Amino acid sequence: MTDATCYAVDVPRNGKVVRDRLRQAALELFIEHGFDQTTAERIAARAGVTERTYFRHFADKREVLFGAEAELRDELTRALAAVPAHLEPLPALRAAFHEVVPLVERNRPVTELGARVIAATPALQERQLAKWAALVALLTDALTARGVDAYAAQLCAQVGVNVCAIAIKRWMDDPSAGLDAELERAFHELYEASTALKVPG
Amino acid sequence: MTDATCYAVDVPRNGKVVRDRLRQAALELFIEHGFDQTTAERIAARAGVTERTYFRHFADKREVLFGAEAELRDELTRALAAVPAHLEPLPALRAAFHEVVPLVERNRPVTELGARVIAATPALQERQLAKWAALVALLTDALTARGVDAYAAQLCAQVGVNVCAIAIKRWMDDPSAGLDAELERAFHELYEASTALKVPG
DNA sequence: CTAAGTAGTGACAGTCGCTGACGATACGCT
DNA sequence: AGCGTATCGTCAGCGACTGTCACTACTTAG
Repeated sequence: MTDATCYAVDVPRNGKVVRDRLRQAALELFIEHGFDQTTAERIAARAGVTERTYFRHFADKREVLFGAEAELRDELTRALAAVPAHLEPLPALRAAFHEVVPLVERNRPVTELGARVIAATPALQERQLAKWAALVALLTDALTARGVDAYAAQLCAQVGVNVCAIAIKRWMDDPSAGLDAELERAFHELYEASTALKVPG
Repeated sequence: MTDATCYAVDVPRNGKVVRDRLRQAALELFIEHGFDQTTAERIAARAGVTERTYFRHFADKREVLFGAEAELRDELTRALAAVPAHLEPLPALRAAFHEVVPLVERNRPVTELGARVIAATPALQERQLAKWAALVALLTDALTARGVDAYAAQLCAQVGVNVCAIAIKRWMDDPSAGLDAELERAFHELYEASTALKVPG
């Protein structure tokens, strides 16, 4: 025996649709009331599902804000694989980053809202750092596969991602110059700053 | 009316002592059963206090593993302030890192155990990334105070900390070469990799 | 078109991280 | 000895997250 409200008939039982509804609901509530003041139950309610379903679609409360990362990850690996093999690691990464600029710029409207929530929530900043770190691990493997020494690959992936992260941050604060220009600027700054290391103490 | 066990008489009511006992208890239990399988209540019990006291001393369950960071932070800012003002940002950071090497090497016995737990726990890795990020913010301010352009300061602090982190990671895996050598090696690799950026696009 | 398999969901109970409030105890100072 | 402050125990409670089971919708084979 079940209630009439137990199993709604008008909510399409489709995983992807529910995920998108949850993402939308979470973003709205986070912007409206803040991350900490928003319970998972409320998000689920706005999306028309129960809290239990929320945690079936997202590993935890934070994960709902990091959906675009997967797409960018795939695109970036593809772009790096397409880069001419003779390029050095850092130039190769620079080229790969430039390849995914359109994707990032296209997602800006959504990303911008999420970035605002993240900037106001330490717990979410931690998760974002973890996402960047995962990207570093991925690019480290990709560079190693290109024949780069394992040690250099890790360092270049780390530094490259950080340069990219800084470029994106600047572009988020002021998009007028464009992400391509911010990337070039950041890589150029890296080069300039590194030349000062020439004379080894 | 209270139990005889309510307020123990043999446990000294001293903040610092209790903190150290909690740190020790947590480290032991984390190594023995893993982070996720260890409740805050069990840690507190082993330290002879209640769960509530645990959260009075540490903001959350993870924080108990990151006690040495504060000391390193202070030492590092002091070291950077002592670096000759004419040095470029990256060389200045390199010099400052070398200054705190003894402190890091001295803490290795404790750090090593903690690192093993962190390496096995994603949630703790996130926190560690946050600690590094906090260090980046600190060094960014310090570099800015030295007269470095705000944009370059952020990039150099970010890159410098990452180079340092990689050096420490390598030194953790194999301490035979020494942390000083690993630092030199990492900075040299950064220089080498960055020279490939010379010809822009 | 029925039957079986699969994916998605609701409901319920429970653990654990974490917090607020209040009273009780130990410690340092006078 | 008396007093103020720091620290602790106890209790109640919220919210994140999980395991389990029953139920429903969609798909595929026969």
